[in-house]
Amino acid sequence: MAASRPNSPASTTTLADRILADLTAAIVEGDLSPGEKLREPDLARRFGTSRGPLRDALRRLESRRLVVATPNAGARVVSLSHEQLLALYELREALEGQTARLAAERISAAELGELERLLDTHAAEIERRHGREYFRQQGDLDFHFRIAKASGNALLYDTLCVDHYQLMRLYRTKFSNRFGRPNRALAEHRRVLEALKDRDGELAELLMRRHIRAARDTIAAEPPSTDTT
Amino acid sequence: MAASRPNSPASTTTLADRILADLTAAIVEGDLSPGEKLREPDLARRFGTSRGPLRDALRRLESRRLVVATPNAGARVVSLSHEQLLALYELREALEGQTARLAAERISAAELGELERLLDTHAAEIERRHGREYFRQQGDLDFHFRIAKASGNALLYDTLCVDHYQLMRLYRTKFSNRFGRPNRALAEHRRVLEALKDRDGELAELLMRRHIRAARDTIAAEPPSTDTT
DNA sequence: ATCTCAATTATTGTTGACAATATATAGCCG
DNA sequence: CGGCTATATATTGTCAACAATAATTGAGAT
Repeated sequence: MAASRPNSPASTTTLADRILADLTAAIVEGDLSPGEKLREPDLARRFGTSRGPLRDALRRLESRRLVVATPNAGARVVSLSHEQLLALYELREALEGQTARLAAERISAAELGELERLLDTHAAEIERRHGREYFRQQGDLDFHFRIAKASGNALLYDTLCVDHYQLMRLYRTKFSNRFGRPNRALAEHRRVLEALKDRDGELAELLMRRHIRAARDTIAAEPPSTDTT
Repeated sequence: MAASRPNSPASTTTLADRILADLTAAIVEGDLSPGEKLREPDLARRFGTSRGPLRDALRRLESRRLVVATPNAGARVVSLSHEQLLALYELREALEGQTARLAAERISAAELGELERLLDTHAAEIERRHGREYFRQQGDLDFHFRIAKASGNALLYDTLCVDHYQLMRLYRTKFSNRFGRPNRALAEHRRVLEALKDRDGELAELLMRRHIRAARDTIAAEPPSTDTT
């Protein structure tokens, strides 16, 4: 149940792998807009391959929920409705609450130290605002993912950080960074870390769930924007 | 984010769909054993198709975690280690806790009635033991899945009942039905249902999590059996 | 006899052509 | 002029052959 093989030496990369990475980047970076039709011949030409590996990549994107496909009708870039986005946060709340609870029992001293340093970095980043928000977001997810790793549950980690990672990235750009949020989020992170240090799984879960629900609430308050579903 | 299209009239079924269903059945029913190598030419011949749709089906099975594949080395039927099986229950605990919590807020009166009747059926089934255990298990999952449906969160439902359904079925056969478990499990179900009726999300989550943790504990107490990972 | 290495075999990755289905266009009828 | 049907086009589904990689077998040396 390995997420990816970062350390296997002869990690032979297949064509479908490369297309998967490129297509994912194209979607998350907005090069392909939500709802856009994904025509196989076009994409195959674009990536310089045949349709075989491309279809393979599309299937994997489908399982990561970045693409929705209907038989004989083709694939489209995902376009979450307001409700679906809120549902994503409800899923995160469940998964990340559990990772926090388990991490409190299993995290190592070294990992705790790394988390501490990470949050210090974030604090500095917020201080001198010019630091592009992009990095802050990336770092924010880092915090969440390291806790998932520290949960010692590879299945939870994969479900969260592999299957739903890019989808979260895609729909995060627009919402986070509301005015007070960055600093409040940092404070919430700090409290989660304290609970982890205290080995208090119950509290860590509670705080993590509140943290994610807070993010959800800011979205729930948003105007539903133009909804393509 | 539809799981499957049960009611679309012209639901054109592709070849890969059929293979996916057949292969899934073969794995879950033990026709293909855990860890067994899945050779594409063999399987293609077996299902009377070419390798194209077969590879497609294999990719989807991979995303449902029933198959593990490594590039250039082929695919095998999943074989969960003792730890991985426990991890699966930790995932369920998180997901189903959340479905119970949300269902308490959103379930309809009609759905509550159906759940009640379902549990009565289970009670009768346990009473006259000759009822094959198979049906009991199926029914047990039914209870959990109806709650997932009633949570009103399609993403949670899919993650639980589509992505991990067959994997749970596969590794359930061997463990549940320990001596007192069926009756205890039924009692636990009843208490969850009571919480749902009371619209007490907090309690429903707590009870559901305990229920799943109880199942996990019986497994944790098992001998790790012969572990192929 | 055992280990190493090379050649062979088998299996997966990739490609382009063909078939089946869905979408778009144009003509017809009301 | 609007809606519907039939044709035409484009796109997805399927197939069989080819290329590249991994697994296996056998020979040779120590």
